[in-house]
Amino acid sequence: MQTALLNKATSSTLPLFSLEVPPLRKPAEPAASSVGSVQSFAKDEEIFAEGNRAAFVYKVLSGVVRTSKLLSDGRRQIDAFHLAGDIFGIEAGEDYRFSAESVGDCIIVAYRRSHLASMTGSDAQLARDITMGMMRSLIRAQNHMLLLGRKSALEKIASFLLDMAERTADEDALDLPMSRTDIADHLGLTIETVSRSFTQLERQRMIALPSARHVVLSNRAALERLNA
Amino acid sequence: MQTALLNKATSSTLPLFSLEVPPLRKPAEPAASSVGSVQSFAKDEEIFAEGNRAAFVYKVLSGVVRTSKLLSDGRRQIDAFHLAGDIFGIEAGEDYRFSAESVGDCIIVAYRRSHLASMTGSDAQLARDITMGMMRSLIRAQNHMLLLGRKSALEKIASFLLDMAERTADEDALDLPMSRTDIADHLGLTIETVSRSFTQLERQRMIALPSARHVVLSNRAALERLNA
DNA sequence: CGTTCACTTGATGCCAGTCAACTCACGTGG
DNA sequence: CCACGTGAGTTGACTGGCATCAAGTGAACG
Repeated sequence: MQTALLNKATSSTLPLFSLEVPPLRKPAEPAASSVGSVQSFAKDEEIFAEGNRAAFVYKVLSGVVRTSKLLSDGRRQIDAFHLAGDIFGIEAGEDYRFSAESVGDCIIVAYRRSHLASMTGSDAQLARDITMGMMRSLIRAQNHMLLLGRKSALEKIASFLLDMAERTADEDALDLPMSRTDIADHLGLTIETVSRSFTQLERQRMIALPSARHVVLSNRAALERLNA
Repeated sequence: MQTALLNKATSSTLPLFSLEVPPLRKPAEPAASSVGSVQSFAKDEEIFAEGNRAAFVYKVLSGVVRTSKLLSDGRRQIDAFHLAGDIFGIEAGEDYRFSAESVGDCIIVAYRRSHLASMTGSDAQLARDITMGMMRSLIRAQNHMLLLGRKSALEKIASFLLDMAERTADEDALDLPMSRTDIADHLGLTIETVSRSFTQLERQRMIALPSARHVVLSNRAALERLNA
């Protein structure tokens, strides 16, 4: 892991409880406010672990981060994948309630949480960004609970692909940065079922799989029908 | 549904990003700041529907509220049950992304969201309460995703009972305010599986069921072992 | 005293998990 | 350059947990 410093970068301006959620993707501009520590991680490095003291709030600059929880018998649930621009590591208590790891190489900014407690004036912008980040996390969590609790394997994969496509530049083709294992743990499935579902969608001409990690959405309408 | 007005009530004081989450249960003191509209609902009344304009943020004064989402084929997922003191209906966008109904008779306060946009000074307290409410929702959502994605039926019921017990006055006996259907939709199960799991826990002497809605946790250690 | 609704219990089936073998891409060293 | 090892992904056979379908129980209420 490498570290650097980042000062006084910019951010879009959002009212605290604005009615409109901004575009929210693509603008992966550096950071929000004064003094964030920029760090880079290689594949599968730990950013923080469940139970660690939650001293920082993070923002992804590039790459992908997964946050996950473990059951004592090793079963894992990935809460979310965080792409460029996403904020993660927001905690109410003093410890992290999940762990975070890089999925591939990635660069992130860390904001010391103690700085947030006394924010006013220009720094308030960061607080607003973080509030928005929290709201987005909550929205994603609520949608994800519906997926986990009530969708079939095929529906889960379809939702996941549509979601990932929406969050990346190209709407109809995407490179999955994460492994089948990560996808399985995100969707509450096993890697075998993930694999079988991909194959099935391919056979039904809804997607094409030029390689395992490259997906083309060849029939978006059909996928959206699966999505509910 | 009945409505009344509530002015200038009090609330506990919390720093915006304090390290400590306060007791958070039991103190179901009226409300937070100036002008909330107090409303009462009978069993199974709609408080708001998915897609409604999100004009208010709500706080439960007494009773229980469920928030849920529907798939087009009718499958339902209950995001959460909200007990006295809980805040619900926080939205980033302009519409509610889930619907809310009373589980039994209940009383709630509604805060007009437009008032929150321009809050300063004394009103800032309400914003902090709402931020805390959002953080708690997020924590609950993250825990619930692990439950939905990775726990067995028996583990789900055990977790649910321990969670409900923790949130109510008596730690070892509880009256469930919601139906088996509601529990099933919360845990991603069917009512039959919920019922069978209750019976199985009873046969294994972990709980006693003097009646369907009254549960005694007779072997809390065993339940916690199931919880992971 | 019968109807109703919530809940329980039983029989059966299916979707996804488990266990296991196989393919393929990639990297490493002889 | 090729043999070999390794790890990710795929596929197949089988199993099992939970859903589905269906019937039964019991408390509340008119």
